[in-house]
Amino acid sequence: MGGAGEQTVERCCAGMDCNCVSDLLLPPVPALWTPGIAFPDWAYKPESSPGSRQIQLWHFILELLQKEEYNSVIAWQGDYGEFVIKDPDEVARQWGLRKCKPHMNYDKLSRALRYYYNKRILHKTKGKRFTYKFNFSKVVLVNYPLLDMANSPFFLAQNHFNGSSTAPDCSPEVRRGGPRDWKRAIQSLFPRLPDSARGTSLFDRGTTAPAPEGDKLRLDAFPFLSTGAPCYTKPPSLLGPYPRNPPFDYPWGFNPYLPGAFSLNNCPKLPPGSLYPSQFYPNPLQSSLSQLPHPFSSLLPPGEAGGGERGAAAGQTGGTNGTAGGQPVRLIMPPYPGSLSLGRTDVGTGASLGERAEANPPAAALGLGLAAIGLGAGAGTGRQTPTERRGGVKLDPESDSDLEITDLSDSSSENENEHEFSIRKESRLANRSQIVLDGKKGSVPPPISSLPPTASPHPLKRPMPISPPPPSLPPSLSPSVALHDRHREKETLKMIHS
DNA sequence: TGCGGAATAT
DNA sequence: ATATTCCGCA
Repeated sequence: MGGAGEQTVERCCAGMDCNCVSDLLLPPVPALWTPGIAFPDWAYKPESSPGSRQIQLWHFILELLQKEEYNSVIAWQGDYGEFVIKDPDEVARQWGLRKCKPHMNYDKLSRALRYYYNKRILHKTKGKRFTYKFNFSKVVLVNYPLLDMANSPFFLAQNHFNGSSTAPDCSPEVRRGGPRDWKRAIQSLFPRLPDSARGTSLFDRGTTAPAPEGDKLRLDAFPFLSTGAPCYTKPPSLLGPYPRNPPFDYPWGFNPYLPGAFSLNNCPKLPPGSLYPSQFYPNPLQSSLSQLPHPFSSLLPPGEAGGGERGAAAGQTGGTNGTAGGQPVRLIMPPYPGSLSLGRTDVGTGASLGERAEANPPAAALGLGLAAIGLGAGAGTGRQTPTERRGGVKLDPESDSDLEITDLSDSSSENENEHEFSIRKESRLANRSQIVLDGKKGSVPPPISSLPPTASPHPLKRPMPISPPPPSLPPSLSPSVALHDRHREKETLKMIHS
């Protein structure tokens, strides 16, 4: 081990519980961070899943990525979702701090990252040192299978996200709030919804189900969830047509370059006029939601319905709203990439080709790109450099999320290779994806058919039709999406109200 | 550098 | 389950 580890000892892990001092010393919320910025409770695995309660590495990576002050350590670079670990030792060190593993080093950390390959959370950008790429489309609920909305509070954000912890995972406090709060959270998320919708309509409460999971979110209230609308977040200008082969990126649902995704600074490639709506959210959840295919917008109050003004693109700056406190989340429905013309460049190029098949799955199918855990806070912490901070405390918003990847598309990959992967290890994931249709559960993930054929970029097919608003997203289009959205929103609202 | 198996830890 | 550790291989 590298030198990285030793210093961490100073504040980490002293014992069973790791007395990482950081939590003691640091204010609960970094000053600059929008209060409450942290991953929502739903991002944490239920207690039932013991092993997964701690922050996951990919989540941690996203955290760093969204912090400006870590730009010299790790940053988005290159392709969509692609990031470069500029200072492996530091990243490892930070990870070690978080996990209270003083002896963490890049070798070990990278091993963990490699495990993500199969899970398709990440893949390596071949040919580029320390460069990996997120497959955000999968970084969606696995724990809370998106489709299994019943249990997926994935959008349950709490405006007050746990007070965001900056504390290391090992800190007990981090664990506050659990899935059990999700219902409450969701309600807080959509304060303006009629109670009927929020409190009741949105949930099909199992009469008996006490468990958090007992309250099922009505899927029908969130059409998009079922529509599988693709959520390509990549700015159109960056997107390229689906290259037949790999060199294309995933149509991820998450667009790091998207302004609300992470702090702007981290989104070097975001074209100024991106089509995306300008809603940005200071808090991760919001960001996350913003990435969701709009359905959520249905839940928003009319004036704010995401679809709203898509035109506004630019705006962002995260944070603008300071919302953290409780403002409603706005949702954005990203346009279908397919309609866009892209012209991505680098991407694949060589690198991609070389990648393992898994790498390109168009996975995208999943419409939710939830991953955006952006905080708009980059600025926050003051620009201490990580290194400078080394000894100091690091302020990370806590966020252990347990999001896992659910890839509907998995099934759909165009690559045969993916199958391999799927078969090999994903069966378990498959289980997780379930669609609850009005009470019925589909097991899912029917293959979203696969990938976007070259010609039709739009992979999105929903695995299963969902009830209410007939999702008819044409596989190709985007412009229409907005209309569809609205339509759906209306429909949704009706449903909710009814 | 990067990969992935195996054993082990939480 | 998700790493963490080691380690041999390329």
